[in-house]
Amino acid sequence: MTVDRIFETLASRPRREILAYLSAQELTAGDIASRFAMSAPAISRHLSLLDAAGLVTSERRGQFVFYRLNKESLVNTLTGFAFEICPTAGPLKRESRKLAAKKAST
Amino acid sequence: MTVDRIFETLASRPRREILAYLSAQELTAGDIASRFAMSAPAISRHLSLLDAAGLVTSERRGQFVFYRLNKESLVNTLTGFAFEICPTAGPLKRESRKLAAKKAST
DNA sequence: TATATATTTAACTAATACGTTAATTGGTTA
DNA sequence: TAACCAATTAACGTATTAGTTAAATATATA
Repeated sequence: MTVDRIFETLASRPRREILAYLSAQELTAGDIASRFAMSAPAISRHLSLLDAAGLVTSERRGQFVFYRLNKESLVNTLTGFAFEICPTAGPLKRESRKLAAKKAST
Repeated sequence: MTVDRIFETLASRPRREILAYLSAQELTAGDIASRFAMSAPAISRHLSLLDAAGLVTSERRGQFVFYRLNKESLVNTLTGFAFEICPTAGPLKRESRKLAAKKAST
């Protein structure tokens, strides 16, 4: 099941960090690898898992492979699950969500 | 970091199912175990991981140990991360979230 | 006390995930 | 073609995870 795969994929700090980097702009595999201490093959593997989960898309342009975030898939899964668990809660307002992000990042 | 642990903990279908069961009401370890095909010790282990991640709380009452969902922790983490990745998107309206939940459950 | 029930802990096995380095593939350019 | 750069795949070691059964702990009750 795809939700299984998405949560499995999100259970990795480097992969979540990759998604955060991609939230601002598309990046090549090399761009991404240069932001981490680990080897390029390791990052390539992470990218391929993110791709398999549908969380990113990739496109080769010349020598380079550009990766882009698939926001819809990510947001659908997370909000969908949160709603399944917690159907009573209303949607968080912008400020509350910012706060949650802050809390969550510590 | 606690977000690490929470995502790690959510990367397990049985654990997510436990959370879904607990969303409706508190349940004993035995109640929960009876809903799964696996052994009671296995469920106990899942519960202890959920507890360690702060996603549930437990209370012994006589022979039984009751587990309750910690909604705040779950919702904060998921929305917080979604917002970090996707700060531009507005909060989903109730119907959209229902839809996302439906999509996410297939 | 003795016995039964609920739950957890211990010991163990099998499968999976993550990182490394070396080799390979795809594309560019001298 | 040769040399080079980007990225992926292959092969491999290590660590972690998820499940099993057996044993231990906690509480209730005859």
